[in-house]
Amino acid sequence: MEKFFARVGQFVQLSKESRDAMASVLRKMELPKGHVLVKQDSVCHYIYYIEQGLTRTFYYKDGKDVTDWLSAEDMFACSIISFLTRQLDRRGIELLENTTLWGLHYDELEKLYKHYHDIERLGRLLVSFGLIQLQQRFDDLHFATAAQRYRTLMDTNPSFIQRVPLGMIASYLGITQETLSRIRAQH
Amino acid sequence: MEKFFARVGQFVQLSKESRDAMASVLRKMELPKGHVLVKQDSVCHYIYYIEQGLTRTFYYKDGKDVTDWLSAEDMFACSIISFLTRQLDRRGIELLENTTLWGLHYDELEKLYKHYHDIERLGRLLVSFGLIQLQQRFDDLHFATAAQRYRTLMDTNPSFIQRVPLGMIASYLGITQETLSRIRAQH
DNA sequence: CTGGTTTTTTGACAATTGTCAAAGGGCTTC
DNA sequence: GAAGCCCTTTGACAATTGTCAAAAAACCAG
Repeated sequence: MEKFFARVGQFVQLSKESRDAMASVLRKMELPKGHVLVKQDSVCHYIYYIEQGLTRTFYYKDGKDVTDWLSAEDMFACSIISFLTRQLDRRGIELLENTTLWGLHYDELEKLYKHYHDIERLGRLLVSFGLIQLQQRFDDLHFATAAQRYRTLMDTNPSFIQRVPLGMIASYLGITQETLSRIRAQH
Repeated sequence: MEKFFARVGQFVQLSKESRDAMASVLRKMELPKGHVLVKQDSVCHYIYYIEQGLTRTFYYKDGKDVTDWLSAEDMFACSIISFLTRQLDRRGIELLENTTLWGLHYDELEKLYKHYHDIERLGRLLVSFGLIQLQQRFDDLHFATAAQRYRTLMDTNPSFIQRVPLGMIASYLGITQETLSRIRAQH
């Protein structure tokens, strides 16, 4: 739990009360590789902080598996649209490794938001951080070539390349597995 | 200003005090087509609500003009990464039509966040809304063909097609002007 | 160590999109 | 109404990436 609060402390210095209130509703989970954290076409009720391990957010587009997002140690995982809108979403989340994470339920988080201004602030900053990350990834996809996108990934998250199967990396980058294999072959 | 608060009211019902405090720092601007709202490679200090008109957020990638975002009536415009991180960003914002907008300065907004819990909540919900929109656009770009993306735009923002030059629509969709012209020729 | 499964690479070819160049169209201004 | 400008379309060709199929390599379990 210290790791969680260390991460959160990078956004806001929470008061003792807020921190305790949040600690009381955090749920630790230790789950095996392959476990389905969020089912596809369902509502995502938790936001997860990953202490150790690796998660993959994915969906099917025209029958093909698409990797939407990857989250490892000290990152957050969540089916964002579903969590925020409380609606079904095609995105599911599965574990690519045995994973230790902390879950925070939507309803509990809403209560915290109402009672504690500093937690509402934390929420705003977390969403802002997510928006910045997505915007950067969007820019990459918008007008960079496949090879450039692969390079960006090597620079920002080199460990993914070791830990995630090639086909999943490829769809994360918006290309096919064959194209990625060829990019790698050319160094 | 009523329009602004009507829009904001869709996210949070602000208290009278919060509303008044916000109203006192909102700045109305009426600017001509072609005006540069935010310079490229600068820090964006304002978030803008558009009462009437049309703005374009853009940058240059390898010497080519890329349209990042378009905002019309009742939407918000802002160079998001710059506004949130307080750092320079290559994105600039220009007006594609004579435009009436309301600007809220970053420093004033920060003060409002600190003093009023409900405005902090509004900020969280606005950023969440932005994140959802960007995620949907990202999904579209991720594995939809150029023709599908054009269709999505026709469904979500048909007026853009009338009001924005083809080349800007094309780069917004992540394709060249020629490709878009050919997609249109095939109906 | 071995057989079987999964993952990655390679090949041949097709489809999509980009590039460069030129030609039309429409609008404004003098 | 002619000249000039901006926006859009079209053509020919090149580059990039996708598709389908099969081979090679890596990984795992018994």
